[in-house]
Amino acid sequence: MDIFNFNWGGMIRILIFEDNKNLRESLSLYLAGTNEIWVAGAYNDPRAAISEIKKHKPDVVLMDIQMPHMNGIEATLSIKKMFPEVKILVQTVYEDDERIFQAICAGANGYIIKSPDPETYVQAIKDVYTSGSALSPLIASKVLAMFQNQNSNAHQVFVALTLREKDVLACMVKGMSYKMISDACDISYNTVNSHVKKIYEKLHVNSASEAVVKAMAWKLI
Amino acid sequence: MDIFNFNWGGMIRILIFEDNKNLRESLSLYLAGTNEIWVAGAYNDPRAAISEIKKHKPDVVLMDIQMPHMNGIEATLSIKKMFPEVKILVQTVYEDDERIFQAICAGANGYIIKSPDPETYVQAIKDVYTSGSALSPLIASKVLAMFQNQNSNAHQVFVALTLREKDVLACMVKGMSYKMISDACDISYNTVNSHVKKIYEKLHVNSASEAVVKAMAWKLI
DNA sequence: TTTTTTCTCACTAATATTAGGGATTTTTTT
DNA sequence: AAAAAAATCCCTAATATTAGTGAGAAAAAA
Repeated sequence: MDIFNFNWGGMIRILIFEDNKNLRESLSLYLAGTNEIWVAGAYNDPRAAISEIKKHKPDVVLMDIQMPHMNGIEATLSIKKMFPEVKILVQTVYEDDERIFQAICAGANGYIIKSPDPETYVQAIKDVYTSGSALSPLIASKVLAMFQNQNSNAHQVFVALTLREKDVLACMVKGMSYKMISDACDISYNTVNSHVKKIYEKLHVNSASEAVVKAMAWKLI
Repeated sequence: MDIFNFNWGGMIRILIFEDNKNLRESLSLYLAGTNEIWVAGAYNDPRAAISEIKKHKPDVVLMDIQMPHMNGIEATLSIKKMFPEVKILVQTVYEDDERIFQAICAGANGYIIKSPDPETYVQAIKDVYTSGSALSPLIASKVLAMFQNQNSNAHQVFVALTLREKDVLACMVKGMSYKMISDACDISYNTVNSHVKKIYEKLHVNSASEAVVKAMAWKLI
């Protein structure tokens, strides 16, 4: 019998993906010390996720977002495609709106801010296992905001475009060229260029068509 | 000095609206016993909400959904209209999607399932006060689900684009460059250019962004 | 089986965009 | 009052796109 993989009783089986060695190990240790959670494995590279999940059949996967080689969002996406029943609890230090949104869309069942208190993790893992979901209050706040901005202009919450940038983006959505935008907004061609650069940066794109697609899909304008 | 309305220190001021006498009183008693929460009032009829809020200036309102005369959702809506800064924590025994959705759209900052454990309320009130939001795990689950399947249904309009042109247009809508399209469609860069020219001709446009906008608006892809 | 589209590709040249640097003046926040 | 953010502008250089012209196969329609 493989005592490392034997689940002693009705514990919640989890896998941890976290590149920070210190955090990974101390977290594993702490969680393994509880009698509700069974740490089936802890890894630093999410590229191994699929095979490890196949092997260990976890109930919950604790996934860091920022990792080398493959980020936690891509990992979440591919895990959910293969094993939709596995609950994924995403954790991060940042409250980066863009990433929260992406993680949720990738199918994450929970999203928590990294906390120095390991009990936070215990609670979140239990929540996500029993209720299928767990959001830390700050994240819940952002998710609710999307609904409350009724028109389902969800992403607006996540992308902080300035007024001018919105003007310019609106022009782009009309298919206008830099020259036309500069006329329409009464600013110089160079300024249009500056705003466009900022917009691309914020939307994480690098061409007008991509920006337009996002602007429309996300109802940013 | 009105000792009933004096806020002794930096406590969270709350008002309770709950028609069940038993629950209302025991909850008030319990919460009043904490040193973080100040129960400024507890009422059975939300029609008095506006005037009571004006009088007591609470930080958080704990609102039951099922009440006689006026339901908690309507109450939430009117409170939020008058006092948008007041956090509203909705509670109910039911978990039906419709009501959760309505409450959230009405502007509720938190939504919790009634629990026999009064500590749940303490935690939720603190969360909603400090983080602006609180969702119990089951609710979080439903909220995320609603968000995750926001798929729109399209109706197509016929336009005389050939198959290949549609392929190329589809790539453009994904924000791909000529080079990427040529790879994706396995045709040369020059051929991409040819198709693009045809597409522009047919759509009466002369830039990628315009084409993308039309493609999306007309749902050509 | 013609005829007509479609799909494919090439070359060129004019424009337009993207991206990298700054830099200054307002506004807003702290 | 100082710091941060927003809006404005400029220059350059590398790429990318647009547009014109032309043309050979494959597929579909007549």
